[in-house]
Amino acid sequence: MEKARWQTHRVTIKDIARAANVDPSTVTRALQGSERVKTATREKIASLAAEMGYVPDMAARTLVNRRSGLIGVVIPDMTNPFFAEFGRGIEDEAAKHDLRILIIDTRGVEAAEREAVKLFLELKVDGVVVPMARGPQEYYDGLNDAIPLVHVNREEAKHRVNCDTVHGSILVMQHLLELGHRRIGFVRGPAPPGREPKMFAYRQALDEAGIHYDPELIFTFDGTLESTELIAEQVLALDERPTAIFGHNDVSAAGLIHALRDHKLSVPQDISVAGHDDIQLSGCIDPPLTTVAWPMYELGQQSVRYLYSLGQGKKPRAPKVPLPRLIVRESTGGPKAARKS
Amino acid sequence: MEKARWQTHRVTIKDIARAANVDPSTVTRALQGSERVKTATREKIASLAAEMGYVPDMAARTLVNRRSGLIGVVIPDMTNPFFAEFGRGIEDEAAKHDLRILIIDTRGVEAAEREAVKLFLELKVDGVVVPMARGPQEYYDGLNDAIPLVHVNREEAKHRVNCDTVHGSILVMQHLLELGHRRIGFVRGPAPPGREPKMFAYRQALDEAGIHYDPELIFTFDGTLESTELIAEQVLALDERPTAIFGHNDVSAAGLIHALRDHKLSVPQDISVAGHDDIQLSGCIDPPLTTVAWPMYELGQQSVRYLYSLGQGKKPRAPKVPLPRLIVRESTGGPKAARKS
DNA sequence: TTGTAGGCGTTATCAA
DNA sequence: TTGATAACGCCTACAA
Repeated sequence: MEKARWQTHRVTIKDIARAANVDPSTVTRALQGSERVKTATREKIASLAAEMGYVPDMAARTLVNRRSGLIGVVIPDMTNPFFAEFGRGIEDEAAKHDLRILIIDTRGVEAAEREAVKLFLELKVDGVVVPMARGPQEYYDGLNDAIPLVHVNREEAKHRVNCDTVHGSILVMQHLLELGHRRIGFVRGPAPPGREPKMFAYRQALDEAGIHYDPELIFTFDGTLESTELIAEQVLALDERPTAIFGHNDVSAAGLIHALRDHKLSVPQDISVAGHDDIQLSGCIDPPLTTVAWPMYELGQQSVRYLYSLGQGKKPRAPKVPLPRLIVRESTGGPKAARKS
Repeated sequence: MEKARWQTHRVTIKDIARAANVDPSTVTRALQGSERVKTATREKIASLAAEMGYVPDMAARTLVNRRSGLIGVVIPDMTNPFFAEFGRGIEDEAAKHDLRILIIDTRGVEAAEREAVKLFLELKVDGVVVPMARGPQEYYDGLNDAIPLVHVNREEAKHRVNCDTVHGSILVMQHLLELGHRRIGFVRGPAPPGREPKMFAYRQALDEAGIHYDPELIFTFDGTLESTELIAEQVLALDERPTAIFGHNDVSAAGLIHALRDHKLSVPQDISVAGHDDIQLSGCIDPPLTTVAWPMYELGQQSVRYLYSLGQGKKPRAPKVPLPRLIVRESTGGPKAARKS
């Protein structure tokens, strides 16, 4: 078996300096495009660097510059399509400031979230974005300005870019209430207890409509489709079934619809189901999903913009981002009883 | 506006050394858990480090160690659910070797792919995984062993972990042919020309079945759902429509099914649609999608394992991974004509 | 316009 | 068991 070999000695500015017959510091300046280098020298060095396959050593640079030019993004579940536009917003804004993006996926594991932040800290990134953080706020407070860190959607965070979750959820609830539903179920997601704005909105909407809160109508989605089947069974087992369900997100809603169908309930005829997130496939499932769309692109943009200001030593106020929008499609309709009457 | 401040001076081993009244080198040893440090000293230093909030400086470490303990993953589209299990496989295997994972999402942009590899190079990562690379092989060959780099699914790559794409696609085609389809459409994805194993399989299967290849039946998915609507229109406009379509992936298949329905064609009664990838929602859309599942977890695992061997100076052979599996659900059925007869 | 020198934080080696 | 030292690759004064 042939032995593979990695380049033992990477080309450094010293090598280039030797080849160009100048001092390493001149190479540095030349590579930075400094005016204080004779054009001829600069060009010579540039072509030499390219020829020799010079790759700057970020470690060395970061060490001396005390910054890396990197932004770390801690994503709870990168495959959640919800984050697609968010990523684009981050990238686009980062590009404007010559920052590069690194992503760590925590799969929703709280310990992994801390590990991620820790790694970014060690990497001396210029800033960290943590959307939908799972970890306790105390942990982040404990970081104590060790690094510019902005949360996305965390009311209690010092530095944050927020979208009005409650508003979006209220829109869904109002929609369902206006359709005539009185018995509405709610699917909780894997959020830290005490931090459930959707749940808060759910209860508030019920309150305002004068509807009694019934714990029987609260279900839990754990991120897997299996759990939506469980939810369907729980719904079926109820003496008095809900006529509508507000799902934690579109994946859970899609799973639930599918599971309900397996049990011969049709959506929205027998039961309405609304989701949250407006993922790419929301409009493709059958029936197309009523849901809430967030301005994810803007959230991404604003996060980096905020981070950048922080890095500049400013302390910007929490920026305003557009409100969530209700997207009414076909998975919601009037309740059976209401239609009958 | 209050001025935000970042810690000017991070705690270093020198600070700890001073506090513990020892030499920095002793701190290093202690922190490494070396046996060559008195237990008392070690413990004292450990608690001091924790107390003082010491965060190691990766830049300095990487500089002297000449390695970072990082693995870079270049993902073409992180929100493609296709990569969910892949990521898990990578993580799990990386954890075994004490490697940490960094992800860059290229959004399918070839230039971004190179930038990503470049950044990882600069970061001195221990290895790079590039699944479904878009860039030309010459680029990667040009890297010339600058770093351990393994491709996922790229036949022509020197270091690769492959899943038999052709096999999987043949399974779909055989399935459709066995159902009696003779006029089968194919949806191309955004792959570099000349590197289209699915297309290859499509044509080969047709050949073997003695069916003439008709360029009219080739459509193109560009990653957006809009393009699936276009495809539907193109299908509709055909004099002789296909009775089945093999879609590039599940997203395109789901979009296509939805679009066909908007045009009053039902699936699979009027036209069968098969996908590829078996994403989380494949079973939830209506009708549940016939598709191909890849052993993504294993692919992720094997990539890192391969990378690790490379790093050890070995040159492992391309590892064997399980074959793709055909998942028959309800989006495919016999052709209308066949059923009539 | 270019060179010299010192240091960024950490570690490995050698000496004590 | 611990300390001193040099080095990793790069950059920024400052000097020439």
